[in-house]
Amino acid sequence: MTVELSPKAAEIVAHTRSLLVSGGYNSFSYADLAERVKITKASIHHHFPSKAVLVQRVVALYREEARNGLAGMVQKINSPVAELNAYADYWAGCIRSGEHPFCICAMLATEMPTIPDEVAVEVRGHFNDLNTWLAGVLKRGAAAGQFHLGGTPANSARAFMAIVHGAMLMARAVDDPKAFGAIVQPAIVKLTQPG
Amino acid sequence: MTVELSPKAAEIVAHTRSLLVSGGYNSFSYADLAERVKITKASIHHHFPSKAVLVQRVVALYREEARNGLAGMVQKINSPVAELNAYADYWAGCIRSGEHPFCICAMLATEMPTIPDEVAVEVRGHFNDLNTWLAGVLKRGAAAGQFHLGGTPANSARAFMAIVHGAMLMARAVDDPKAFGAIVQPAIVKLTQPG
DNA sequence: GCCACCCTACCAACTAGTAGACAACCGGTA
DNA sequence: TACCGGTTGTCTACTAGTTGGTAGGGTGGC
Repeated sequence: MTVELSPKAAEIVAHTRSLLVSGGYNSFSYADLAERVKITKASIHHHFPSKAVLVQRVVALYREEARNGLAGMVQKINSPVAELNAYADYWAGCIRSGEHPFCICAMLATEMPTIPDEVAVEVRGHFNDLNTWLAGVLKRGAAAGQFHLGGTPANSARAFMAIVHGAMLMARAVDDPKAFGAIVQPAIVKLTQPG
Repeated sequence: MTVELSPKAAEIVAHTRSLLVSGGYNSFSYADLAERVKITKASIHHHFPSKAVLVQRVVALYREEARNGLAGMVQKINSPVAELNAYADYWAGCIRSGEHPFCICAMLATEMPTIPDEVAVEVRGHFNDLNTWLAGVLKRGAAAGQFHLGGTPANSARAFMAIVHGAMLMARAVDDPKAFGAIVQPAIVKLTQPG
């Protein structure tokens, strides 16, 4: 399915990802990347012909990882409430550790009007993937009596995504990792209560 | 209180604001600005010595406008639920019209690790202002029996801010202005229901 | 021999920012 | 009325450094 990355290419991708987390598409250059990977700019161009292609590849790999991670989670846990909690805990951990405290697709979505088309397509794709996954979890949960949704699973999934991304933003804005859990945890509890 | 802006300076500020809305701090240059205002780069430097100062001023003015707008709203409406709805409707209108479909402080908050300190301070200030205002509205509403909050007014205010910003992001990511209202409206309704 | 990988050297365009001259307008003064 | 200095706003011309990207040649391993 996926074309394997050479070790150096993987290193470039990893650094691109963390630069995207910290400031989005327009915040970093090939020179920043070169310095981190300890390689020249020209060598990066050898692996990825342009910045747009590089970021598109990074997001595509991110999406694949996310899809696999989420699917694996469902398989391992198999309880909608627990799955939703595991998803929230995953991000809470990322934010607490400070390593990857933001979703790169959320970063890129804010910049949407200014990023290359090929990247924008990939970002929209991720939002779709996540929406589909969440809607599935909520639907199963509702059928099992664990959740009491106000509207369709798809709409509830959108609302939940908004809370998660808004909570990420809040944690970053007020520089307090605990803010994320303080917002998302009650939101999950509310989904389990009859309304 | 505030130093008045000359007409040209005001024009520069307005264009900066819309450039910030579309892609954040790192997405535009003095050259972009110059082209829009139909003036040379040097003339912009005459009005604002540096990009950091310019954006800091823009955000400071934005904050002032927001504070005045929110305070005026409370005075005119004087009903917590209606105030919250008016706030949501304000943004729904901005997003629907497409003129300023994003809060510049939310944009800048995502870029937090990469923006100048003086700007970051102002952004954090706005989040504080908004949190304080929302907490006030929610507190009055709870006292009047209009709202039933899960936790403290300050925490509920944070959660509501997260939903609003997350909904903005969602509307931009899926390119659907209706997504904003579809997420925020039910959230307000939920605040009015006993839980 | 070829392929993955790296390099130096270069490019045109763009970045934020500076120096300094010029013009239009202002209220005040002779 | 006529000149004055100051303020405000504009310009051309320039800087040093950065941007994404290219050309082309070298090196090491299979």
